[in-house]
This record gives sequence, C-alpha cells and structure tokens, in this order.
Amino acid sequence: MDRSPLSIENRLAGLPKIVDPLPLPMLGGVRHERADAARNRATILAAAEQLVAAEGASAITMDRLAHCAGVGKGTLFRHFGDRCGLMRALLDERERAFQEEFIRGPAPLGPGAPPCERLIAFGARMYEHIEIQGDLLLAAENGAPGERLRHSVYAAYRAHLIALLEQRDHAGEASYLADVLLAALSSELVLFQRREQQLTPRQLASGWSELVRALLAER
Amino acid sequence: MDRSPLSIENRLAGLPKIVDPLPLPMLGGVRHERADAARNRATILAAAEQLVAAEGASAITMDRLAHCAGVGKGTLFRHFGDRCGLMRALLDERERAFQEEFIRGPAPLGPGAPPCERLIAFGARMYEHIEIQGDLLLAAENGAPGERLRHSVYAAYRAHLIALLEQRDHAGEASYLADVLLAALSSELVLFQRREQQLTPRQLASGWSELVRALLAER
DNA sequence: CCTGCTGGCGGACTACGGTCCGTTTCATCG
DNA sequence: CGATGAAACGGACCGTAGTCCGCCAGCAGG
Repeated sequence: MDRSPLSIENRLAGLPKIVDPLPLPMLGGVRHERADAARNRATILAAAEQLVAAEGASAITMDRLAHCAGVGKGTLFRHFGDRCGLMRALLDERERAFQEEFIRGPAPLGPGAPPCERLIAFGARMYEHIEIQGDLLLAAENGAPGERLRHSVYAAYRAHLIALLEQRDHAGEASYLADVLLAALSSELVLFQRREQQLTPRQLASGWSELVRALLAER
Repeated sequence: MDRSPLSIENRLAGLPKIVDPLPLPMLGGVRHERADAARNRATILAAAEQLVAAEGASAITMDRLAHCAGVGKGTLFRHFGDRCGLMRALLDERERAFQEEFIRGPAPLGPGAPPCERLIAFGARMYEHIEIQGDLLLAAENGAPGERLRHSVYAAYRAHLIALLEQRDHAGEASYLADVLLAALSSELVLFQRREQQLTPRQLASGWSELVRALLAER
C-alpha cells in the first residue's frame, strides 16, 4: 500500500475512492451492515450477474431484478442508489483490478515505463475492458447527463492521466488533455467505432497510440 | 418556406441532411404537408421555444408541451420522433447557419484558410455554440446511447473534420482523429469543463488550439 | 430471554417517455 | 360539390426509473 514519495499514486491521495459506497450503513463511527442487508446485497448482485449473463445488461430492469432477487424495489435503490450504481457495482471488481494495475502493476501499464508508454498501455487496456464489458459499461455510464464525469471512477482516471501528462511539460493543458483523451476512450464512442464504423481493435489501438505520441511529442 | 435555387439546402444536396425529416409526409413523389399538420408543428415549436425561454430545456416534458400547445401527445411524437428530435428541431435554424458557415462561409472557418486554422476556428465556433445553447444541446444529445453519434448532424461534422485532416496526410487515422476531436467538443464534456472544472472559455479555446496544432504538426 | 428502537424492507405511487389505435380532418377526384 | 381514402389527431395505455412511508425485524442493553 505504501509507495515511494515520488510515485504518481501519491498524488492520488485524498481523491475519491474507487467506488463511493453510497450512504452506506456506517454513519457515525465504525459499524457494520446489518446481516439481512448484507444478505440482500449479495442476493441482488448474484441475480443481476445471472441476468446479465443470460440476457445482457439491457435486460436488467429494476422491477424485474427486484422480482428475480425476491426483494422489494426500495431495497435495490437503497443499496445502489440508481440503475447506474447497480451497474457500477457489477463492474466494481474488475474496476478495482484495473486501477490496481495501472497504479501499482507492472510496466508498461504501471510505474516504471515512460509516460508515453504508460498512456498507450492505458488506452489498450481500456479498449480491452470495453471489448469485454461494453454493454455493462455503457449502462453504467448512461445516467443523467454529465453524471459519469462527476463520478469518482472518472476522477481517478483523470488524475492518473494528468499525472502522466505532467511528466512531459503539459503544464497548463494537462487537465484539458486528460479530458480529451478520456473522451476518446468513452464506452459510447468506442462501441460506436467498433460496431458502426467497423473499426478493428487493432485500428483503435493504433489510432490511440498515434494520438498519444502526437500529443507527447516534443514541440 | 420555399427558397431560391441557390439557397443553402440546395447546395447540401448529396451531403447528409442537417436534420433528417422523420418519416415526413412526402413518400412517393413530391407532396406537401397537410395544412393542419404544418399549423400544429408551428404551434408546437412556438410553445416549446417559449417554455425553454421561460424555464430552460429541462422544463420541457412531452406531456406538458402537448398541453401547452393544445395538441395531443401523439402529435408531438409524430412530428419529432422523440424528445431529442424536438430539441434538434429547436436548434435546427442555428445548426443550418453553423454548417453553412464552415462549409461555405468566410475564412478561417470556411474555405480559404489552411486546415489547421479552420479546425481551430471550428472548435472556437463550437464552444460559442455550446456557450449559448448548452442545455438545449445537452437535451438534444441525451438520447439512447450512441444515438447522437449515428445522427446526421454528427456525420456532417465528422465528414468535415475528416476532409480537413486528410489535407495533412493523416491518411489512415483521419477518421479516428475526427471522432476524438468531436468527442472533445461534445456538449456533455464541454459543459462539465465549464461548470464543474471551472475552465474559462479562453482556456477551452487555448486547449483546443494546442490540441489541434499538436495533431497537425509535421512529424 | 425480553424489550425497545433504529434501520432495513417492500411495494404502492409518481413522473416521464414512448406507443397504439379508433376517430377526425383534409385534399383530391368524379 | 359530395364521396372517399389517406394522413393527422388525441389521449388512453404501457413500461420503466425513482420516491415515500408504514411496517417489521435484527441487534444491543437490561
């Protein structure tokens, strides 16, 4: 958990957690979730996973899921806030693993490689992620306008990219560029490129790496 | 309603239409909209404009608008397809003017300036557009996932950017880069940058022009 | 083990987007 | 003109996300 004082991930200290846990039971001090609540959450997630596996993310409606899981609708919303929150919860495990990889994993994704390589690896990894979890990601990001950008997952990616960009003198524009780069990796756009524009994963990866190289080229 | 043979819409022949006219009345041959239909469309748009002016785009619900305009809900949907279609119709006039500007207007936005300058002007113009019509644009783009990317307005922007990029050797990646650039100008992102990230219009414009210059730099 | 109360639970309820289809209105043609 | 068929109309209807609140049960303290 602890790392060298120079590492990127230090700069992430104090940033929002990977997935903010909603109101969550623990209010004042440390307190655990009531047994029935924990049981219900697990049941719901299991039912949701099954539904997604069987019929895809779009088959999940809150009514149906509540019925399948044998709980009331209110319970769903208490646990996950809204539909997107539920989708995020389904993605959470992979999400954590991914963030772990680029924060502390082996090069070129993790520390050790030069920023340019890390950025390229980041995009490649994100493309894989979308390839596998596309529909779920889409469902998770498809909330109120701008909500996805306000969410902590986005903030984490953003902070990571900014840190990498700042190692290459993009003093003023790092933040702007981070947003642009992440926009290029949004699941909505990528799925459009894959399905409508018929771009291959290869073409995407190559486009991305050209993009990154152009932006990081000495000027 | 009818215009001179030199009018904008004639010159756009062959290009994707600015706003595809829905099923529209004209099926086989040329046929005009029925009088009551035209009257209703105008009434609806007027009521919508008034509502938007008074309470903002988000105040428009289809039920309410139908009531305000004194028509049935079905009529709304027949004319505009869905809520986004209605929003697009509200933006249509400005949209046409904008496209006219960058296709045939004066440099640097229109032909005459080098691609790099035109791209920079394009972004600047788009930022202005969003500054003024932000909420409406957001409402217009906020449909089913990916719908906005499939729409003809997006296709027109895309084609324009590709044409500009291809004047600078981005043979293979022009299409990829066009999508990335447009993603940077999406109203969702821009409004986030303006409202959440507190970027000034100036900072946006400068970020954009750095971005464009970096991508068009000889390599 | 009993008791009290806090927090979880469920499902009726609301608001909204979008569809459907029986009815009405317009334009055309005999 | 009237008749006739096509197109527009309207609003009841549906599915879905999200809220609310009275009820119930798990847990701590006696």
